[in-house]
Amino acid sequence: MTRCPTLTRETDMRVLLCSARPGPSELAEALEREGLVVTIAAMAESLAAIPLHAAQQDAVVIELAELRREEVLLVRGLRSLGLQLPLLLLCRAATADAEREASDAGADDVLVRHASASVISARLRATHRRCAGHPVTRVTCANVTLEPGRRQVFVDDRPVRLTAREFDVLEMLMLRRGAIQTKEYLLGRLYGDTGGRENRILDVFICKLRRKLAAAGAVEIIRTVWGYGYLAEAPAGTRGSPDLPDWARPEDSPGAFRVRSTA
DNA sequence: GTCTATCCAGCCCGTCGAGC
DNA sequence: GCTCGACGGGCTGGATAGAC
Repeated sequence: MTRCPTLTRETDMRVLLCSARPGPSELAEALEREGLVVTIAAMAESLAAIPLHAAQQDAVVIELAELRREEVLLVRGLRSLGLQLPLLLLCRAATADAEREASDAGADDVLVRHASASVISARLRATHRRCAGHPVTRVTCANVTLEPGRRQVFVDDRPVRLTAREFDVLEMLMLRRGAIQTKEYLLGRLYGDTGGRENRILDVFICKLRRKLAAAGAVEIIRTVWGYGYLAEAPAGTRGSPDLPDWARPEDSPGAFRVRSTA
């Protein structure tokens, strides 16, 4: 049974590396040595396939020989296909105009010339932080408070004892309060992939979480969204989080989307 | 009626401490 | 240092409830 690390350490960042050259590359190996989890996708595949590969990733890196109009159009195309992840272009040569156009088209960062793997990983993490929000020390939802750094959960300031997996699930939900987390996304973040794994294991953890939180006197904050997944939100009339205002919530993060009011 | 979520029971495995 | 047993956590199977 393989145990995958949880998502709470920044070094666990997952990166989809798209390169013209298929197969393992020196760059991929170097990035992995920097603590990134690298998935390689060949650019020869159709454009539409890239957002699909990116479903369980934290960022996308496109390795190019040269940044030209063609590549700018590629970036624009990826964004129009719904790719919302941080996107970094890595190229050996680019004009200032091409860099500006790429940024306008949706690239979050452009690295020219031979940047080292450590620089690339640092820029990736910085870009990811900008997109996902800087780490918070406390997240509150109704009367439930979660401290990611100390990996502790409190209900009305009383500590609640959770297992590692239970904490991971709750953390993922609370860090994106109000946004539905699909089961596939949650399982992907917990186990690295969802290949063949039963969704039921997630249900079990949700069930245990609900029971423990309820036993501790917590308000029901975990909601099931039929056919999609789960979300954490404070029921009407309860307090939300003073630490993370609505405008700062990472609603466009991968695997998450806001609940649309049907009223 | 069908599909999905929830929950219970139990098994497997890893960890830890006691005893030798 | 090694072995063994207790314990806890992770996971699965199956039954049931509930939403669509």
